[in-house]
Amino acid sequence: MTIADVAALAGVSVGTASKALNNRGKLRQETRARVADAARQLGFRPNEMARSLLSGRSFTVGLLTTDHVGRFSLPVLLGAEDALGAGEISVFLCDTRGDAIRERHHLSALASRRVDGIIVTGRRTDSRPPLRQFLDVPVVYAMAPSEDPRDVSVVPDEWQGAREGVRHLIAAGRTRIAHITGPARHHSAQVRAAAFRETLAEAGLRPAGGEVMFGEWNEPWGRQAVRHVLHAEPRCDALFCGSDQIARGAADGLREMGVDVPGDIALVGFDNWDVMSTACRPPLTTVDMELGELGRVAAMSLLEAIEGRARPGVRRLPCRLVIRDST
Amino acid sequence: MTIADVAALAGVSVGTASKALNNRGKLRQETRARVADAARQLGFRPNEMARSLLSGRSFTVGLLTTDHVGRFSLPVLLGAEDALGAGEISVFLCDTRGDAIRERHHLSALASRRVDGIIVTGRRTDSRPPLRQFLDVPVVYAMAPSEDPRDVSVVPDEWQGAREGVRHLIAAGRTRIAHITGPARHHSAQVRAAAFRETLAEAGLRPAGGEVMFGEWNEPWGRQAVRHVLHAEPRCDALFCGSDQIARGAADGLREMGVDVPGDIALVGFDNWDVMSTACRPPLTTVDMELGELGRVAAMSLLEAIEGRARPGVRRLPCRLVIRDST
DNA sequence: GGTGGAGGGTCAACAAGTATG
DNA sequence: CCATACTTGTTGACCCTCCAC
Repeated sequence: MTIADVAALAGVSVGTASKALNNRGKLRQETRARVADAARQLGFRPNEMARSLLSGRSFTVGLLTTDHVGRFSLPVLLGAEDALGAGEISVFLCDTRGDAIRERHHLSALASRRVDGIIVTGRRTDSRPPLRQFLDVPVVYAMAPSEDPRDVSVVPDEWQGAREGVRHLIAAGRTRIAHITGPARHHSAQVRAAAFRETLAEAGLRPAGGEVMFGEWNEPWGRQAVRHVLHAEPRCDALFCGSDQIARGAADGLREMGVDVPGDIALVGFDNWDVMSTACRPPLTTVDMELGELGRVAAMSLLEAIEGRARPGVRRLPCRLVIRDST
Repeated sequence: MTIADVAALAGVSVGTASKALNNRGKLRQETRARVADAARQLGFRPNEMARSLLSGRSFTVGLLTTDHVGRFSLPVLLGAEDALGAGEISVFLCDTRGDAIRERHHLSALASRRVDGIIVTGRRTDSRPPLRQFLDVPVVYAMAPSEDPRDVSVVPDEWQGAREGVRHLIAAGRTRIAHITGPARHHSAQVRAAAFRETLAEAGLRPAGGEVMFGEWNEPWGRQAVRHVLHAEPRCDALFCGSDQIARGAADGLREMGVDVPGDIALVGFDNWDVMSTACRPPLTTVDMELGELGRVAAMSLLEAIEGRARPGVRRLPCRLVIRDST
C-alpha cells in the first residue's frame, strides 16, 4: 500500500498523486478528487518513516520515566501524550524501572529512531542528574528537574501549593496548626515544610506541637503521628498533612480518638489522590499538583525547544486547592 | 551522523562500513575494527527508519488503551513494554481516554508509522468490539477480550482466582460465607459471583445472607454491605469481596461494629492493590490478577502473531492468592 | 594465463516528495 | 498533467581487482 497504488487506481502518475494529496501544484479539481477517492478506497496512509527520512524530523518523542511509571508520573505521561498527539506527534513509552542499564538501552533505541526530543519524568520532585546523551536532541525534565539549570525543567510549585493549604486553614480561623509529612530526605517534604513554617510565621503563628513531624508517606504514619501531636499539643485545631495518605491515616486516627473533623480539627492533605481524598471520612480538602497540566506544559516546552526556542530554567506550575469536607 | 560519516572516517565505502557493522560479507578483521572504532568515536546509531523502509518491518508496536490508562491497564502496559523492549521493539503509547475520535486518530497514526502490531487494553474485563482496522496488522486484546473469538485475547482467569479465594476460606473452616461485589453489569462481578456460588455448592454450602450482594466497587459500599450481611446472617464467618476497596470498606465497617477480623469474620479481597490491601487493617488476603505477567504474555502473543504463528482464541492466565492477615 | 578466493566497491531498492523538462 | 531524476539512510546482491598458485 504505497502512493504508487493510489496513483495507479486513480490513473495518474505518482508525482500527480503526491501533489493531489498534499494540495500542491496545479491540478484540476476533478483530478484531486479522483486521487483522494482512490486513497480513501485503499485506506492509504503515507509512510511516516519515508517522509521522516526526507524531512529530517521523525515527529516522535520519547517519554522516559526514570523511576517507574507510578501514581505521580502517570498523569504527567498522559498529559504529555495528549498534548503531543494533538500535534500529530507520536510518543515512545520508555519505562526504565529505575535501572541504569534499561535507561541506556532506551536512550540508545530512541537515538536509533531519531526522536525529535525527550521528556524525562520521575516519581519524586528531587532534582536528578541530567541525561548523559549520546544524542543531540532537546530534553525537557518534568516533575523531577535537572540538576543543571541550563536544562529545561517543569515542576509543580509545591511551595505555593503548601502555602495555599496552610493559608486556607488560617483563613478558617485555625491557629494551632501542626504539619505531618514524609521522610525529611525528600525534597517534597522539605519544601512543603518550609512553606508551612513561613506561612505560619507570616501570620504570627508557630507550628503546633513544636516542630514538623517527618515520617513516612503512608497511612500508619498518619495514624501514629496524630497521637503524638495531640499529646504534645492537646489544643491543636488543624493538621496540614504532606500527603493524602497521611491525611487519611490522620482522619482515621482522629475518628478513633473521638475527635471530630473538621469540628475539632481541620485537615488538609496533599496530592488530591482521589482514592484517598474522596474515600477519606470526611472527604479531604487537599492540594492538587495538576500533573496532567504539567505534562501538557512539558510537552509544549519540548515543542518549543525542538523549534529552537528553548527557554532554559525551572518553570513552576501552580497547584490548586480543592476544598472538601475536612475543613 | 550517518553511516557515510563512519565510512569516511574509517576510509572505506558505505557498503563496506555496513558489512563491518553488521558482521556480514568478507572483510579483514583490521577493517572491521577500524569501522567499529569510527562508529564508536562518532556515536553512530543506525537510522531505524531507513532500515525499516528496506526490511518492511518497523520493530514498533502500538499500545492502545481504550478507556484511559488506569490502575488496571497500567501494569498491563508496563509488562508489555518490558517484554517488547527486551526484543528491541519500541512502543507507541496511545491513550484514547474512551473517546472514539481519539481512537481513530491514534489508529491512523499507527498505520502511518507502519507498526508491526497492536496491543489493545482496557480497564474492565468485559469483552469489547474488535478494532475496525484500516490497517492489516496483528492485534492482541489484553484484559478486555475481543467479541470476535477469531481474535487473539489474553485475560486474567477471574473464575479460577475467585475459586482460589473461596476455597481458601472453606479450607480455613469457614462455612457461612457471603459475597459482596461490584455492579452486576460488570463481567468481572458476574464471573466472580458465579465462581463463588459454584465453589460453595461443591462444598455443600450456601451463600450466607442468601444471595450475592451487587453494588459498587468502592469502600462506602463495603461498609454499607457488611451491615446488611450481618443483619441477614448474624452467624456469618467470612466475606469474599469483589475488590480490595470493598474489602477495605468491609474491614472498616466490621472494626467499627466491634467484629474481629479474622477472629470472627475472615476477609478475602480481589486485585491485590497494595494501597488498599496493605493499608487495610488487618492487611488483606486477596487475589492478584498478575497483570504485569498478563502484559508480558500479550506481548509474546503479539510477537507470535507478527511472525504468522497466531493462536486465536481467549487465553486465560491464572490468578494468584496472596495470603495476609485477614484470614 | 587461467582459477579462486580474499577484500572491498557499486548500485538498486525501500516510500515519498520536489524539481525540471 | 506526465516522465524522469534526485533526495533521505541502510542493506544486500552483484561486481571488480588484486595476488597466489
